[in-house]
Formats: sequence, structure tokens, C-alpha cells
Amino acid sequence: MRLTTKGRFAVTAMIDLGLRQSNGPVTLAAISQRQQISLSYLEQLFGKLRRHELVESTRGPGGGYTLARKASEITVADIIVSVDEPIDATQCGGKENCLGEGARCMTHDLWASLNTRMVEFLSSITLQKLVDDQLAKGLQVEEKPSLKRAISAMPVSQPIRINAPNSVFALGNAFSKL
Amino acid sequence: MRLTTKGRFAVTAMIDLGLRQSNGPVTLAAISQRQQISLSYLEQLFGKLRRHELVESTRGPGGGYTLARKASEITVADIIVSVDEPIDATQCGGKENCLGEGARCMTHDLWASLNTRMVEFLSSITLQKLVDDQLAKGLQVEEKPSLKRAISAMPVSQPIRINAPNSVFALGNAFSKL
DNA sequence: TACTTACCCGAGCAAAACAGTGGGATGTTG
DNA sequence: CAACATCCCACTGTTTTGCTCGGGTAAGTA
Repeated sequence: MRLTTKGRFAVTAMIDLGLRQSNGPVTLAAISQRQQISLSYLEQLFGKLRRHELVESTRGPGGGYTLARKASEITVADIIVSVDEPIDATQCGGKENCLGEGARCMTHDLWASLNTRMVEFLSSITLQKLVDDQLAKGLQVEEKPSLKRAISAMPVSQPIRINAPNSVFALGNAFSKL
Repeated sequence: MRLTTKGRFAVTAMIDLGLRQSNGPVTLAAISQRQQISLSYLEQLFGKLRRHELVESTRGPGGGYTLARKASEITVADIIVSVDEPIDATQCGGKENCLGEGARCMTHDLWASLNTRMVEFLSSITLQKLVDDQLAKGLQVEEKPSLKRAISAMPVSQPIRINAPNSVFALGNAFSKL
């Protein structure tokens, strides 16, 4: 489990998608504009997200991406491992007795447990939660009803624009040097 | 807050230090051998750890590094931010209204909260806890009493070698593909 | 059919980060 | 003094990041 800006981009894009997919597929071009992420980079990220079955794609005009399952069933951990993939934290290739004498290099057990704790933590945060946070923070999702294609079985879109507790920057300065 | 192998190296080295500093200063050369981390790389990491006042150095023969404060007062978050430093997760330089129209680019608040949650989590894990885990896992710290220098006010070394619940690899395979 | 939209895919590329090397300087001890 | 061990800086090679370009393919519209 690595944690880089790459994963952040992916999570940001997924939130954007979660916020707007109730109108039908969302194009990468739109996400690119709103979130200031290069289109080609988004394509690479979503290629991975699609291969990990977190999103589904629809080609052609009116197409774009939608979540492959409910936002409440997608976790931050899912997203991050999808784009950050491999990583072998143990650095000795997972071999036992990496230092001979049955010593086993410590990082083994150590990172095993720390890593699972990280994964557990990030698995406890669902995309739905992050989407709700954004809505609660006063973000407005502009309806774009100019859509020809009626997606089959469009789920009941959750109530939108729950303008709520302000304190927009309550945490914003808490890590100016992080 | 980034999370890479660099931070892992630092945490690993700090645990090694925490395990053995009761005998007096620990040399980087020794940590390098035990943990299989290049000496020069360790020097760089400990340079940062020292500048962040997590460790103290003693030069000359018999010298080495010791923890600057009790292991129970050093957290994983402390270590990681020391070596991983800067990172501006917001990508718009912390400016408000980064997209004009008072829109504020979402990543702002989002990463603020997710980041603080990460930091909170990693701050809840002390070095002492990790050291105890290692001891509990059956790691044996060989005493090296051939030490001439008696460090002033050597703290009472905690009981060592608490061979305890086995299950060494209970979690080890839980993330073969992480 | 032609045209547009939008996903798909690969090659490549500059900059940064990662991990390590080398050489030397400084300070401490015996 | 010599040995030790931190300190410090510059430099290297590899990987990852983040991005561009160029060309595909599938789906919808006229």
C-alpha cells in the first residue's frame, strides 16, 4: 500500500464521478476540466480502474464512465490499490529466513501488520462517505439535463445539495507543512 | 503525508534503534547490517531524523544514535513526516478559489480531511508499541555488554525477550498482492 | 454511408523521487 | 596520533510521475 499523489488523483476523479453519474455516464474530458487533471493521465488511471472493475465504460457519443457498483461499496483502499498496484513492502521478496539463521528480516511481520492496518483503515472509508462529505460542504452539482440517452434503470439519485455545517476550512490549515 | 518505502526504512531503523539503545548509542553500521539498508542511505535518513529532533547523535568511538525522547512519545507519523517532508497535496499551491468563482478545487478540503485522518491514525501508533510487538514476536536482542561508555542516566531498560504468542505469520500472507 | 464522440492503447519524455556510492571533513576516544 | 563514527555534499543509475502525441476502435447521429 503506497500513498502518493497518483492515488489522490484517482480518488478525486472517482469522487467527481460519484457526484455526477446520476445523470448518466461522465466523460473524462469533463472530469479533466473540473479537477484540472490531464485527460491522457485520466485515461491511464481509468484504464486501471476499469480493469479492476471499479468503473464501467460506455463508448460513443453520450458515453463516458460510471461506477461499476454502488459508491457505498467502493472504498478508498480499492481505488488506491487499483492505480498503485504492485509494491512488495518486504523488500526481501517474501522469502522467509531472508537473513539466514531463521532470522527473518523484521520488516516482514512489521509491515505485514502495519500494512493491513492501513488497508483496514482506508477500507473503512467508502466513496459514498467522501461524496456525502463534498455535498455537505456545500458543493453544488449543476444539473445537466441535456442528455439524450436515458440510461437503463437509472437509480434514484440521492438528494443533492444538502447545504450544511459551514466550517469549510476548519481543517484546511491544519497541515500547511505536511 | 506520503507513504513509501523510504518511510518504511526509517521506521524499521527506528525500531531497531528502539530495541537496542538501552545498551547505549547504536551505530548506523550495526543497523545497516541487521536491517540490510545501505549505510549512506541510513545517514541521509538519520540526518533528517536528527534535524527533526527524533534522535540524538554521539560522535566518536562508542558513539552512535539514541532516541531523543521516549519511544512511547515518538509516533510513526513523526518518523514518516521527518523523512518524507514536503508534499503539497492540494496541487493548487494552497490558494483559495483556485478555479475561480470561489469554487475551490475540492481536493482542498478532501485531502485536508483524509490527510488528517491518516496522520491521526499513524500518530496513534507509537514506536514503543512497535518495539513491544517485535519483542512479543520472539525477536531476541543479543546483549552486547562490551561497552565502555556508560551513558549518563541510562534509563531502566525494559524487560527484554518476552517470548509470547506465536502465530508469527498470521498476517504475513494476507497481502501477497499488495 | 459519413461524421462525430469518446473510449482505448502504446510509445515516448522531462522532471522528480528513490536508493545508493564515494570522498572527505569533523569531532571523540584511547 | 590512529581508530572510530557521525556529518556532509556531490554525484550516479534506476524507477516512478505526470503528461503529450498519435493513432486506433466502438457507438451513436445525420
